[in-house]
Amino acid sequence: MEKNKSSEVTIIDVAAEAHVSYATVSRVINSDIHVKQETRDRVQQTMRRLGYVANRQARSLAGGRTNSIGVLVPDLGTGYIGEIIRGIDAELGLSDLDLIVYTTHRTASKEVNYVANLAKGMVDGLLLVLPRSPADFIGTLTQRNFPFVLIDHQGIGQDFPAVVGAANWQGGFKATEYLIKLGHQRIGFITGWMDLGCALDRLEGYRSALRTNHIAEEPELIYEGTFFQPDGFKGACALLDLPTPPTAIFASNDVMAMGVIDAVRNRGLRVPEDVSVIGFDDIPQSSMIHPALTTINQPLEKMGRVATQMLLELLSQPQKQIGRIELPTELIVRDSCQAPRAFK
Amino acid sequence: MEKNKSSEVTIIDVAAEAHVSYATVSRVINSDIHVKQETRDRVQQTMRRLGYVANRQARSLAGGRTNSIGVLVPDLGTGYIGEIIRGIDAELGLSDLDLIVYTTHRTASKEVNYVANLAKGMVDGLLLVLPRSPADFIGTLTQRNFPFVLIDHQGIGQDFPAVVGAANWQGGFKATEYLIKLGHQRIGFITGWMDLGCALDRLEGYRSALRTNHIAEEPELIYEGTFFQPDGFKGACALLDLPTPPTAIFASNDVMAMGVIDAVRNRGLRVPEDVSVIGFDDIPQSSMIHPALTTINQPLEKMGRVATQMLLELLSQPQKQIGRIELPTELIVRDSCQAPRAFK
DNA sequence: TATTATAATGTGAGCGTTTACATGAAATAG
DNA sequence: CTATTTCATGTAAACGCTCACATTATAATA
Repeated sequence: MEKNKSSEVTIIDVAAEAHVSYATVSRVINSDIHVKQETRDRVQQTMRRLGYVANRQARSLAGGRTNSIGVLVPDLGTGYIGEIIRGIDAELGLSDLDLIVYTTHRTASKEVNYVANLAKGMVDGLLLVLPRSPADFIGTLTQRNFPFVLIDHQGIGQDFPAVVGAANWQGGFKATEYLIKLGHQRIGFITGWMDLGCALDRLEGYRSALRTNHIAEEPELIYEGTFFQPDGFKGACALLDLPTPPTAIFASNDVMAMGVIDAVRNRGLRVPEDVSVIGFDDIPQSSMIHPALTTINQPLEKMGRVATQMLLELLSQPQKQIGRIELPTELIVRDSCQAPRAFK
Repeated sequence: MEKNKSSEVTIIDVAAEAHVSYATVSRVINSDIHVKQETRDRVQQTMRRLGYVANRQARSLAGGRTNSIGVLVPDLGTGYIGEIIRGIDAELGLSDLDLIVYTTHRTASKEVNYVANLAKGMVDGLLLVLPRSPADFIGTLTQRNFPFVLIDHQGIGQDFPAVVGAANWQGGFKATEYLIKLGHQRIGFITGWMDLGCALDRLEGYRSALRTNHIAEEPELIYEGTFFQPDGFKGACALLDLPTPPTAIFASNDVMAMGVIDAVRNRGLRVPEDVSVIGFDDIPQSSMIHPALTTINQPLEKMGRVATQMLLELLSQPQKQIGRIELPTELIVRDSCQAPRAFK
């Protein structure tokens, strides 16, 4: 008897070869306790010999686990997401779960459907990196009691089971205070997308630092952006056009800071001699540009790791309440800031 | 009768509600021709009303299509991959296939297993972005007659059913010729990972351009790198240490070019006044750094698109032979090159 | 109107697993 | 040495769907 089919090795083939029932093979696969060591060995050997690979579909259909978790991200262009995923990967490497990445930016409308599908058995748990408040399907997820954790997302005033974020307020404060310590008094601020908690928090950090140091907040120094590079450029232009332009500019993220640097140069000014620039995120490129960008490090990779740990916990103890975890942010001093002219 | 289960709507629920057999519902889902328009409408309406979502697992188990394709990438940190995926996404938006991204860098050893799994029914087709020659599972894929296309991969001397790449030789030639036209005679070259066809091709393009312009090739001007930034730095240092250093340096990719720029500055020299630098890829950041990098544009996004189109064709006509498609590369002149000192 | 081709729908089997339950063998107790 | 418990394994029924085939309703032809 030849196998003439496209010859996938199934649990049954293994069973036959190992002279046991397929249930026993299944038990071995799921490391069930009730299998004699001898049998277990024989089956495992057979599996190896035959090159058996479990069929995920069948597995999950039959009600078992899928052995994989999903990450849903808006897109993959920015180093930001890449870092987070690196962390997730690293942490997952220790368990034997597989990772599946889904992008959602393609069709925002599909998002809900996507998530429904995922929760329907493609993955055992979900890691969500979603900028906008995704209230629609979060509801679905919660209803189904499906394990998920939110990364870097602070839906304002909402109550999520598990979320890991960074200390944005603290970061905003540190950055601003650093500039103040250098001697800057007029500090421009370019916000992120104000729908987002993190953007808000960074702004609040900036404000607090000013207050703490008895510097009056001036609305004209705050430019509303959306986290994209062009906003950095435009914002810096607007700020530099002011009758009394700022001597330093704090951009809510690194890519906007790069836009700022462009704008400063475009005006024939230099960074940091004429204008100091500080960013937020510490994406890989920020150390590569010239001048190397002083910024606030958000532990992206670590956020990925921690989120994964949280999900793993959630997976083993579904009822566990985890809550919010905030990772510290850190000032990274490089070359894009110095004391203001007048101050030297 | 209440549904007290976790109440997933199945094909059977829909069938009951719409007063047809479940086979008919299945037909509607798969847009089979043999369904009366009236019935089809009724069923579709019922599906919508009940919020039916097909179960992928079951579908693929039963031997049908999964309605999704997979992309297997080494990692996601570099903008390079992001661009390609953006293209895939865009093209897929037109069809209604879903996209699933898998990273493989986590455990190279798992790669084979992964692919086996995928081919086993998780997706209908595979897009592979894999730097190293993935001979092991390519074999498996071919054997199973599983539809896949390789992106930016030229396995040396191998014969793959479908691959889309960029005109690397042409790009190498163009870049080198541009430098020569500017007046450079001593042009340093930093290679990519020489296991890769694309790296080889770029080098060959460089050589040909020299030959065409009657410039002798000097082995000391060629530094072997691996596509990572530090190699750009080290390579440039080595080249600049030469008794007669080059007046221009051509790095096999943009991130190494950034390393080169660093190294040049580190020596107290300036780009492009003292040393011209040219890259390859045209990743988004290359226009953002200072000086903006002159480079060769690899149409990454388009490669993603084209690859997807190829896969879609393969999916509808499994027997179709497609072969290799090479997208043109283009010289992007920015600010990092100028005529050499002596030449002015 | 009877006969045949054709379109529309239903039936049943099976995809590769897991899992509750049934069975049988070995081990302990009475 | 039989009765009872424990351990190891087998059996059968799902899981939600697709697909080949059987059946029935409808239209076309003689």
